[in-house]
Amino acid sequence: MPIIGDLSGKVVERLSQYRQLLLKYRYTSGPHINSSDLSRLTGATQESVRRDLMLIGCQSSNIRKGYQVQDMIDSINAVLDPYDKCRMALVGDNDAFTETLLYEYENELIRLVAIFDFEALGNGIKRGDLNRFHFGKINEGIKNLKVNLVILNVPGAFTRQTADIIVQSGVRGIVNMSPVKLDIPGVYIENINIITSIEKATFFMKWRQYV
Amino acid sequence: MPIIGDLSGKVVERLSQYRQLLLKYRYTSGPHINSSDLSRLTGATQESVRRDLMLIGCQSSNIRKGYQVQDMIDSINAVLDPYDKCRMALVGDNDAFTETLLYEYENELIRLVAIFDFEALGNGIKRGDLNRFHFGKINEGIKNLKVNLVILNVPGAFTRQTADIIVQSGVRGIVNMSPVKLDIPGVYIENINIITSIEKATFFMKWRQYV
DNA sequence: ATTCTATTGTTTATTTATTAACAGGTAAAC
DNA sequence: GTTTACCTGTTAATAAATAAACAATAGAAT
Repeated sequence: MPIIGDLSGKVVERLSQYRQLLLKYRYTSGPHINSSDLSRLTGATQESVRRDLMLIGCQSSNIRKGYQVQDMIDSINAVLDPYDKCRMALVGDNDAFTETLLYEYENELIRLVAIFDFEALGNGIKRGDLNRFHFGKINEGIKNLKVNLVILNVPGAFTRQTADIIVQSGVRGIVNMSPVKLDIPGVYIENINIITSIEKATFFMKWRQYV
Repeated sequence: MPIIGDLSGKVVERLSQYRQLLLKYRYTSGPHINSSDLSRLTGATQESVRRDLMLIGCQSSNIRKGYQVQDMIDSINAVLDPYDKCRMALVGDNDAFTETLLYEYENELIRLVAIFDFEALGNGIKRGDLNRFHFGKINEGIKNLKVNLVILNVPGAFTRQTADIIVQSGVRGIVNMSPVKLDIPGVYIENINIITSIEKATFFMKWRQYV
């Protein structure tokens, strides 16, 4: 069995997607699912599904029925959420993501605990478990709530300086949604560039239509 | 020179990122930029930068100064925006993206023309060039405004049915921000899964910290 | 004018990821 | 009990992406 830390980014992405799907279908589908169905539902190939599950040591396969759904979820959990809980904050509000993270995301080991934005006035307006702070309280809020992952969603002009504050407060993981690439030594940064995605979509859409 | 339609997704992504950077730095930096600087600023390797520019036939290189910035932008424009304008809509609001697309995005060939969400009451409340409609008007609005690209940003439970309406209205390109994978024949779909990005970030962040 | 440095264009090698292929074996059907 | 069909695990082949390396040369320095 490979060392888990050696898993590539692609494998981790697929594992995350398998799990999202399995969690959604857990109660409506049967107790088993085969690599062919999982392939169709996630977009990965059958071979990738089987290889990924082998890699993480998912043992419950039944050569005729496929894999046991709950065991597969447990196996992925063991890889993706191996240590303590992850406490997450949104910096720069984004209603759509907030809804997703609060109401659709079933992973209890990764929890949204704070939102920092321009509009919040006080020092921590609560809504359930979720604290809402003004931008000025980022440092304080991150430290007090022990935030270790941030989803950064501010205008490009503020990206770098905001990221610096966040990192100074102790965060070591950032999902950067703004179209300014971040690269900070010692911090894992996942850059999501919406502009790139738009331009990619227009490019390939056009080639499909015209060629 | 290769056929432009053969460019891989990765190359297109990098071209988009080079251009974003060049547009930002156009006025503050000098008239030339070399592959080393562009590499550092975008995260691609020097070799990738040079190979990509060769691929698209960027001719203005100067063996001592680097590439001419404006010529590089023109070359990328010719590849990424080869045909008519692209008219874009947001389905499901997302303030952060709206701001980015309206005020930070310099590409005049891709224009945000409509927002569809739950809160809009009328049949097209304008804000500058931008029309805002209620969800119920998706079909009508897309057709009237000749929208051909949509950024889809609705709760997972509505993703598929909303996408179907959008496609029925004639759209052939979707940037899907919801965590439910879309796959519609004849439609180019760029799936951006925020949950996957979060889980990937937590995974690699943890491995950096603990191993 | 000459030397030297920096940068490109291109080749080659390496790594990574995807795709194909198939032997083996288990559960189901009869 | 025997046969059959199907699904996994694994290996091999292909393709794609990344990284390394370097000759050629334009322009700067002197």
